[in-house]
Amino acid sequence: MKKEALDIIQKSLEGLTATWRMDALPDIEMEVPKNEAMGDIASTVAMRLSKLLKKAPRKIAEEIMAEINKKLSAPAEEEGPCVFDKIEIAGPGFINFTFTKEFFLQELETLLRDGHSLLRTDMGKGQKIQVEFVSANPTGPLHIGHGRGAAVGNALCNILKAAGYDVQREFYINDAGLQVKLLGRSVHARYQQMLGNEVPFPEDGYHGDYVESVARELEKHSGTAYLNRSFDECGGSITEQAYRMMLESIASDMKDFGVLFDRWQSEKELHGQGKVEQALDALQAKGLLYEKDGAVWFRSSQFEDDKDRVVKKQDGEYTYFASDICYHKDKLDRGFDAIVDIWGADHHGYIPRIRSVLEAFDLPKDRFRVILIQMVTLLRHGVPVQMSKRAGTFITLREVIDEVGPDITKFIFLTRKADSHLDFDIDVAREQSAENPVFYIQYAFARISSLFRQANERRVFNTEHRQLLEKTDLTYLKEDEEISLIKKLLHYPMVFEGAALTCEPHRITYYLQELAGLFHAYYYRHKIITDDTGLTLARLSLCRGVKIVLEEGLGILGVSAPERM
RNA sequence: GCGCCCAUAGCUCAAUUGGAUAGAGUGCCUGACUACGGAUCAGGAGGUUGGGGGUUCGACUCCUCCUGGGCGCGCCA
Repeated sequence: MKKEALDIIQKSLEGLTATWRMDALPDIEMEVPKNEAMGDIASTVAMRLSKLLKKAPRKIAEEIMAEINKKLSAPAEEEGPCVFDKIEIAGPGFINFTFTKEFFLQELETLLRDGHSLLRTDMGKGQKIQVEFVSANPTGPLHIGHGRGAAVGNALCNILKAAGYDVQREFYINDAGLQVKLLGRSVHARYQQMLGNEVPFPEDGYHGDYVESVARELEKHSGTAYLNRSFDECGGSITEQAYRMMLESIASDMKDFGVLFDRWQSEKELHGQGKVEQALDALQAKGLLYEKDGAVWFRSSQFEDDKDRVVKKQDGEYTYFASDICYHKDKLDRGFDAIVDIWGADHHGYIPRIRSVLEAFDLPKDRFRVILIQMVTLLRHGVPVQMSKRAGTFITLREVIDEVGPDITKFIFLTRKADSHLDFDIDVAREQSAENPVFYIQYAFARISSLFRQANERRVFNTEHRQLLEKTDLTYLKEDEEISLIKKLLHYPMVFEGAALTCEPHRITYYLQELAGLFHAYYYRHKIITDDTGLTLARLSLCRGVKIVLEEGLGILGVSAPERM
């Protein structure tokens, strides 16, 4: 749909570049007008050229129109139905295209024949792209904020993959720092206390119930082996075990949430392999490190950052930033063409320094992108639940999944732009009612599935996909609702392209709600399975089209498409 | 104090990267089941896009100032 209009404009512009004395063609943007009366797709190219050509946009549009008419009146090279019903200039200089019904039916047929492959693109051209997300400290269970990051990251990876990128999903484990040690201390103290040795609890220790669970596990495995022994004596082993358990629980949470990673990268391992030093050496070789006040600094202010950053402290220890330098260099060394980091919004201050690192290692600016995930406020009985990881008062992702299910949870996380606050009302999410938009979409899918069951059971139609296609005459589709529904289906590739370009999965969420809405309205107003076999087959085919797109979209979001509910 | 993000219908949020008359859901009001799944559908009310100024053919979108919120600003991780 976009392609046809784009082609004709492009060809017309080619004929005009000489008279306009232009070297190159401008980017031609196409958009779907809000109002159906303004046609099916519109180009703003005349307005955009106005500044450049110093001419009124309408005048430019008229010149383009004249050229278009010339092309269209030329004898058609290919056979087939007429594509354009009308093309007209409107408003300040829009060129509006209205397609013929025959064209829409032909496009629907293509969708039915090619199915999902038509809904994907090759924008990425096989480029390797890495998406790092969740990357939680293994010092406690995942909370709801991690869940949002996981849902967005997962959907984004699905989008990029469908857009032709070679995607790698990675979880970075911050296991090298003091936080993990603090977990070990906390578990050590709880373990002692549990067995009657009243040691004080670490000042900044983790207070969550899970620390006691870990201590109990420890006792199950090792009995009283660590009792009455100081942290200095046995802390290493305890920390290691506690860390393993946390990591396993995180991995199983992700698995049950339906989010899988290709790779888990340990920070500690990077240190162990000497890669941190190597990364710093590489910066040194570029003359980007210097010593001051007994510490080693990175000249990040030469790039995007407002000041230089310490990478090696006075005491000789590396900073966390040094690990990050190393990690991002490692990503580049692994041959990725582009890198996406998904972080909590509270880390936004780190963007300039990481950007600096990647620039220092010669990654072009536009090949790195940070998606910020804004905070989630959990509401229970309409009241925000305060959360603190240290104090141990927080709702875990596990609890939410168990309570409302992974599909709904994921979907709700994807109903907002990533970078805006999200209220997660757990009572609404639990209600399996109309208030819950997931059901609205899934219900449309289940309804269509039910139609096909009905058709197979009650009638003699063979609705097996290929046979349905062969027997169907789509020209039976004449109702306004049917044409609107077809148009909506054909919008999907544009919505998808937009989502991929901007890395915004929520666009697909909104689209699916609109599509489901049109379907429900159509279904309510028109009977699908009627006594008229030709009409029934055509309508079932349209439903099949809706089903294909719903399935594709839900799949991208990581939400299931149930045949029955 | 400096920097980043946000402010849109009563509430929660969209708005095709600067496009035409700013849209959904929910809530409220009114209607539709002898129905292929009513977990649905139709209609109504609801707005000076926080405020002022600017940029241009055109601004919710970009610039600037103000107001009000969130988050950052460590040789912590």
